[in-house]
Amino acid sequence: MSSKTPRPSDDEALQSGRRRATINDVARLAGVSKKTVSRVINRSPSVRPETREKIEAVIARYGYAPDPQARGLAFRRSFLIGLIYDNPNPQYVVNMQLGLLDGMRGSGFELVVHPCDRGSTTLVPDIRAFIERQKLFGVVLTPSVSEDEAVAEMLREIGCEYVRVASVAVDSEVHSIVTRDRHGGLLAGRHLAGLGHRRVGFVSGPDRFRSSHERRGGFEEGLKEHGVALDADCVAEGAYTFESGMEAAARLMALSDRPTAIFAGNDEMAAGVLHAARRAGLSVPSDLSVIGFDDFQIASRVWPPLTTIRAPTREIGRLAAERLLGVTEGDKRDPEWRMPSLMVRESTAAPKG
Amino acid sequence: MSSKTPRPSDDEALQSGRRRATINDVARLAGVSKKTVSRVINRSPSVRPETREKIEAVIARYGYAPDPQARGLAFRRSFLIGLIYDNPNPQYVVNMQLGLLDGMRGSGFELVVHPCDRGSTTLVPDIRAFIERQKLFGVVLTPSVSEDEAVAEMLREIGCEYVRVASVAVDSEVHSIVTRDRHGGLLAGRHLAGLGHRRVGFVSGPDRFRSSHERRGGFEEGLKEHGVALDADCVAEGAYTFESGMEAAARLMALSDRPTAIFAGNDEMAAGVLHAARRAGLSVPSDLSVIGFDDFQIASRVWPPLTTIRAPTREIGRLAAERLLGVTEGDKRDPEWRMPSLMVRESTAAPKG
DNA sequence: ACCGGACGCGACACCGGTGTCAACGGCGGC
DNA sequence: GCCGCCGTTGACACCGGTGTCGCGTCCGGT
Repeated sequence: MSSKTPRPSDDEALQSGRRRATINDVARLAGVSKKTVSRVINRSPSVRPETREKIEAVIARYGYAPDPQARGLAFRRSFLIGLIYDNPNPQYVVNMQLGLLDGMRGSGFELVVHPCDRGSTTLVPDIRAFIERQKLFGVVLTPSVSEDEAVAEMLREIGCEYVRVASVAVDSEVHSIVTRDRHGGLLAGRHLAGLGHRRVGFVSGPDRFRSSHERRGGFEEGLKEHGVALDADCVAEGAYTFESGMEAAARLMALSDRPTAIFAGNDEMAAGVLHAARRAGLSVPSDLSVIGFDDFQIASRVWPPLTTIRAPTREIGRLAAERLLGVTEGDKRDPEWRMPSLMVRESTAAPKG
Repeated sequence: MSSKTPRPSDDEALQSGRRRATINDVARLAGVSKKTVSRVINRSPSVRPETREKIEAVIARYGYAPDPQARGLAFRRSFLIGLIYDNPNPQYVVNMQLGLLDGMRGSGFELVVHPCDRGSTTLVPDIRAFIERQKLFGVVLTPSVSEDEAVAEMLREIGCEYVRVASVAVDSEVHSIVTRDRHGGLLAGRHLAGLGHRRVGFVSGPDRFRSSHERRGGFEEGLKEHGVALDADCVAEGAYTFESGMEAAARLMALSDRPTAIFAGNDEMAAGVLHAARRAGLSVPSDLSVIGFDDFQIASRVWPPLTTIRAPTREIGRLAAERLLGVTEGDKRDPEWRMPSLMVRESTAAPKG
């Protein structure tokens, strides 16, 4: 009964739900100090069971929920998680957000989004300001910012928890979720070589993306299982965009001995390959097989529906959030990983003749 | 000099940037009380210019930024804006987010995302909990939650600022940004009728979406300008999804006197129409013209590239955020609006014969 | 010269929580 | 029976800002 008694009207408001309960209300109604209520909220072990139950009853009765702002002020951190991304693909972003929210559900945390431009000279200070201003609890980084060491170093320096989503394990000092892009590439290689393709092309993502190399490396592995090699002149670099996929495919198609199948680094570029093939008068899959990567909506919207590698983005997002919130037990440092899988549709077939 | 003097080590930390400046630091260094610093931060007019400048100099010198948590605690509201949406289209969501962030840039506010399910029985309490927990400054609603009166009423009841993004002005008691979907429909109607189509089809969005009716209404208007009417049996309802577009188109194509052109309520459904046409052995645009709505990426990825109506989603988002933050002057109640525009690509042409 | 009011500013309480530390009662060890 | 320790609890300061109110000063009006 330590807190000053509020006017009766205040209590009425509380009863009727017109006013949200505060820790003082709970303390008064439970006949304890607010510090003890705080202990219950924070699961402190040094509270007698009867006391705890009494307080929990009041909390349930009045639907009390602690104010994250006040708690954050005292804790010197907020109950917000940031998603820092520079991947321009809307579906990737949305799937990742949904996954993160899956992993955060019921935790009382909220998700704050922060797109950024990795080319910007103020990238690091911008992100830093974003984090410090709202005193974020932690952040999730997705490719390609997740591959930026300057950003990672700054995060370590300011002591901000972070999880990196990457195509390959980054380092062991940090939480990371890896998508095993290499395995996806392998599935693509196996699939095409398995269909009988001997001369195949690869439309790569930008050189600076780890995923480009992983996908290519896996692809070559998959081909090799069937004794097929990826010729250097059958590789064209794109930028993970539709247009760049079109241009890269045009280059491959102009080859004197053109490939009978093309693996594009993502679905966007694969859609570009389809357009280029059409403009070149080739029909897919009879003249050219095409396979993509991601299995975003676009893959099933184009014609013919794309055979592609599905990456479990949403699930990855969930894992990332759980990691950050420490929901999962055990050594938090081990990178977690998820396998992509092959989705066979109508854009791949055995080569003619 | 009212604040207690901190240990010298603290000041060193401040100097070197290892410690963020607080309002007390600024007050001490400027030789004023923290209340006066607070006045400067909040642009209170009752501060003498010299005092203001002195304080602003210290703020600039130490890069002081007020803590949103503490400010929020005192103000009883946070510096967060919520985006509440149920539109499952990733591109819409991302464009809207980008637009909102455009409008929030430099304001010190952050964006918290909250997807929801309008079919859920706990929709209203869920949203309410979301807002009250973080004491959101305000929220932006997009279709179709923006059309939900129960949600709007709850927002009014708890006194939460909100902006509704809608296809038509909702009411005058609230900020709203309207997209003028009707005008988009009109452009589509004009375009098809102008090309010479006399028998046209419409694949509608779900009946419960305002936009479905607006787009159809505008479409009929545009047709009528050229003396063309939309036959009732040439209208098929879809669900704004790819699959539903395919099914609806199949129904229209089965008509004895099938339409020579189809306007689909959005690009997703238009892509479905393209697939249905292909499965039916019709080629676009020579046998069938198709026009979509949104101009999302998919429109230029499909074959043939879709003629469509571009909705300025990102700009709409920017306006919504500016509205919410009160950046724009004048009577905040007038609905703001933006016009869609016609993007002509390769999926429409004059009918044969 | 005197009064009233506007202006500029600071002391102090408060927002709703948490950290620190000390007080209290019960217990086992001597 | 006394001491010290542990388990449990509360008083109080504090996190970093804002609201309220009152004080001193400067001004014009009479």
